[in-house]
Amino acid sequence: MHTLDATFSALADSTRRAIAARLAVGEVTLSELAEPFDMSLTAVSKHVRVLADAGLVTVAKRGRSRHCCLVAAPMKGAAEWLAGYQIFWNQQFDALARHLTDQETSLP
Amino acid sequence: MHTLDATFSALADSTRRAIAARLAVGEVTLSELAEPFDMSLTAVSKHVRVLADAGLVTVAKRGRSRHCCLVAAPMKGAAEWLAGYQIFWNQQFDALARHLTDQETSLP
DNA sequence: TTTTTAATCAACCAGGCGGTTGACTATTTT
DNA sequence: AAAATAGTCAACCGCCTGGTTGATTAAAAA
Repeated sequence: MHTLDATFSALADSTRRAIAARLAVGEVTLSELAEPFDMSLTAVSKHVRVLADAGLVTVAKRGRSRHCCLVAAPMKGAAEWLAGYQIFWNQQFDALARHLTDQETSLP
Repeated sequence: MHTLDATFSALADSTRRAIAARLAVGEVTLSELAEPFDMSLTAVSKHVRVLADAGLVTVAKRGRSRHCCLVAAPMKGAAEWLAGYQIFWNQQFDALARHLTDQETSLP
């Protein structure tokens, strides 16, 4: 399944990445989660739903509040896809470094 | 600048990831790039523009054709962001493994 | 029991996205 | 000079997204 689509697009929003960061500290309730953001609870709830649909968080109903947990597993797939290109960014960085070094060497 | 938004959202589309994969093999012209896809050249051109805006490809006009190159550098940022969560997915995997092992151990 | 509190639901809005088509520009080939 | 090739541009389409409000449900506290 192309869950990479869901993972990448869920992480393509800074609010959602901030939510992930907050959840990395520990389980948090939805309103606690929403508190630092300058938007309605509904909006945050929607963001959490997007993350949940992508499998990045679980939401547990406990009493009248929802407790959210980070599930990092899907990130592994994204990280592995990216890792396939690590060679390229290193190599391109090296090429740039070499280029700069050559320029430096050829100074008068 | 939060270019992570651009990187993640550019990579959140399977067509665009396929384009990246194709470019990883080497520089390719736009029409060569478009050929394997079941969509118009215009559509592919738009995808390339999204990648270019995210800094993931460069497009060089040469004669009447556009030659596209992969620039992997921005992926590094995304990979590094994800790497911050590696601990979590390992730890959560370990927790699952432990749980399964415990179950197994407690079989009659 | 009444009132807070936590959260969802439904409707709405503006704007972006992925795709198409048709007309146009620029370069190369014949 | 004429024709083919490589691409862009602009307009359009349906749908998704990020956000808002107001009403509603469910649980906890008074």
